[in-house]
Amino acid sequence: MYSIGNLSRHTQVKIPTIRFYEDKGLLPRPDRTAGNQRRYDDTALKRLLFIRHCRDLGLPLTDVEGLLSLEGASGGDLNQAHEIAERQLADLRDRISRLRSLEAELTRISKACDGKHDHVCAVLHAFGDHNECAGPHAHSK
Amino acid sequence: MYSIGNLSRHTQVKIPTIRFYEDKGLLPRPDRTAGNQRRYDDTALKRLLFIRHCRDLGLPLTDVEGLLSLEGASGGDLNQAHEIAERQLADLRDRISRLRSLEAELTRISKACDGKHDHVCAVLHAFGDHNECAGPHAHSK
DNA sequence: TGTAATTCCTCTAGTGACTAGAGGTTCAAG
DNA sequence: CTTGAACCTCTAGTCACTAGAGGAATTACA
Ligand SMILES: [Zn+2]
Ligand SMILES: [Zn+2]
Ligand SMILES: [Zn+2]
Ligand SMILES: [Zn+2]
Repeated sequence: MYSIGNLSRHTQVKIPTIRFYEDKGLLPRPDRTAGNQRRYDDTALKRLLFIRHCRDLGLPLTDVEGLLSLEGASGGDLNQAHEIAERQLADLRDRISRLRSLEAELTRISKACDGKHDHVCAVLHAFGDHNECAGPHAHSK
Repeated sequence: MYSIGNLSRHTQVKIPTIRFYEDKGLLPRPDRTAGNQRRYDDTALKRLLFIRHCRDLGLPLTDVEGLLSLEGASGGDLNQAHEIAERQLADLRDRISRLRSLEAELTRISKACDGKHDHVCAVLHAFGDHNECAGPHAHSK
């Protein structure tokens, strides 16, 4: 049996986060001591490690919830796991391509100024002026 | 003079967001009509476009604020604009490299399952097990 | 001038995924 | 049995907005 602090140390998930997951229903309410403190078993440990790894992979909690509900499922239901993986991958690729075009734009902006700063700074100007940009950009995360 | 709706149309910034920027001090409080409605001039329009472009480039509002305070500055103070640009660029590159390693990992996970789903799904399993992963990952945004 | 449609006002609360802190209780070691 | 660490609940704060309620002002048209 693990106290919440021990569980935290084993999983690298911070204590308030563990309680937050419990509130959200991602972790079942654990047993308590006579003094009302939480005690976890290995099942809870595994479940929390699962959540943590999904989060590290960038999945939102709603998807983590979906995957957790698939534990013990079989047959076609398991295709939902594939869907989640592919959706996340597509999202990731989209984000990467947007971030790369932002990188190009910011590189240009960074180099724009000669550093003399007599009256103006070309970097400052470029930050405000989209006309100098190569293409559109919507950052979104 | 623009009403808030007109300003919104000219800048593609949503009305509640304009009011939010005013609350945050990024936009000065505009004049009001006798009936208490906001009226903006071209200076406000330009300032809002500046903010919007910075946001599109991914700058947090604190940096936008810093850049706005540099308008009209000269000399060494303008180096702060360069610092902001380079910090943002470094942050961007860091994010891209982390997202790319995530992409590799998710690609592997996606391909892990043969789709038979007799009893288990290898995708679902891979989501929970970091031992199969090539390296560490901390997603963070 | 009347009236109806549109736009505007303030205020509160919600998003996602936590994090920080206050004020108090329980546990474990010596 | 005492001390100090770890635990409890609850509230509020983070970032950058977004949505909605309930009401007032403006604009367009007849
Ligand atoms: Zn410069
Ligand atoms: Zn641009
Ligand atoms: Zn599968
Ligand atoms: Zn992993």
